[in-house]
Amino acid sequence: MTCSSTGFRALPLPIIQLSLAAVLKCGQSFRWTAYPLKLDPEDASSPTHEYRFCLRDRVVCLRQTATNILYRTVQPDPQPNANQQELRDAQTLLWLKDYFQLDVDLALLYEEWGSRDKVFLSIQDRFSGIRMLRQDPWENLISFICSSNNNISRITKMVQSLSKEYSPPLLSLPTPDGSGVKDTYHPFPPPSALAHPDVSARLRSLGFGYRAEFIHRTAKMLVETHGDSIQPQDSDEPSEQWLRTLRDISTEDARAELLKFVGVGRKVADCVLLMSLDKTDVVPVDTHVHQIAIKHYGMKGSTKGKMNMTPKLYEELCTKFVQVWGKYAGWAHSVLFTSDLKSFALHGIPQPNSPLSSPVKNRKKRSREMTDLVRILPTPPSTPSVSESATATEIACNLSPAERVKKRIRK
DNA sequence: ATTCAACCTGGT
DNA sequence: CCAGGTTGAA
Repeated sequence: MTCSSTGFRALPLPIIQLSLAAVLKCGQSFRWTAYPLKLDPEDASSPTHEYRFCLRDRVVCLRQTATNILYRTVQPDPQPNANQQELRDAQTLLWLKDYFQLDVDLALLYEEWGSRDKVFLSIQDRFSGIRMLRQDPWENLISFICSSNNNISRITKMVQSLSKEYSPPLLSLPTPDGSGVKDTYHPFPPPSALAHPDVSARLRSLGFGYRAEFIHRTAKMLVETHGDSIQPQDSDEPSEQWLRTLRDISTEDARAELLKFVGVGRKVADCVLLMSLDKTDVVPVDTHVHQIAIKHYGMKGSTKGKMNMTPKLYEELCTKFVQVWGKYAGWAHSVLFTSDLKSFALHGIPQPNSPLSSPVKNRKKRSREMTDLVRILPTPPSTPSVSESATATEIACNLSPAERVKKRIRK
């Protein structure tokens, strides 16, 4: 069934299985654009946003209702006939099932994690539908090389900027708000485009900082090892295909291959393993995850100051999380990570409490993009007003207000 | 084998 | 000083 007026098709899917608003903006992929929609007052479950993503040959547009994913395919050439459009949508549907890994039952996993872990149990209802995307390894690798010592907002700008600079525009499309403004969409550039000699200097001038060399040298390594372009203009380059083959080898072997690239350490390698190479139990440990482990999972360390992430400690944390969450530990980690993301918090969920709540002025600053989700999400009855400076995971631990404050003191 | 400063840039 | 770190040299 297709809605003839909008061109969207419907894929039945409970919201519990996938929350686009969370998943597309929680720092897995950095190339989705979200457009706010005019809400239909007649229909309480009308989509709040449209999300768009540019693939090699098409732009995929998504919306979500309580019961469906609505999807639409746009390709460059004008006026496809009904049959062509049907074929394209069928292809897009296959892509969607693969990209969102819809054969994995997320509800079942949440159940499992909740039964194993009290901390998870306490946040799962407010952060449902967070699943791992199955991304293209090449794009994912470069994106996470950009992520080192960086924040999500700037990573997003850098990845957009990469696409705009190094791959030609695929097509332009009016934004869904009816303003008449058009956006232009670029696919992610292939390795050969970033292996070109002057890329490094150009990226520097675009504000990539020291990551510019990493990106260029990684692209160059790939192209030199596996070749740049085969005959068909339209398909993947050999190095992209080779990266995909890492899905078929062991986690350890795949990680060893990834670590050969410049700008790729353990953490970035693990992100690629988890997010695009099907290694579901890999937990990328960053300072953020480290702090969560200390505060809520009894790992040693101090919440004050900055602690070095040694390889040994990294392993200990991985082991701990796999022990707690099991075979899909990496997926569970993503839920916890998202629950503490500030950038995620502003997503149009109505504030239950008055914004005039003054007291927060002297709040000890917390590192990173975290915030007090409890303030704007429905607050559980057990945790009243103190919640105004507690993160979701803090609430989870049932700490007293005093304890929370205590644990937050730094320096 | 371990520890540690330096690294680009932008935001608090 | 910190951001979803990595590198190369003590």
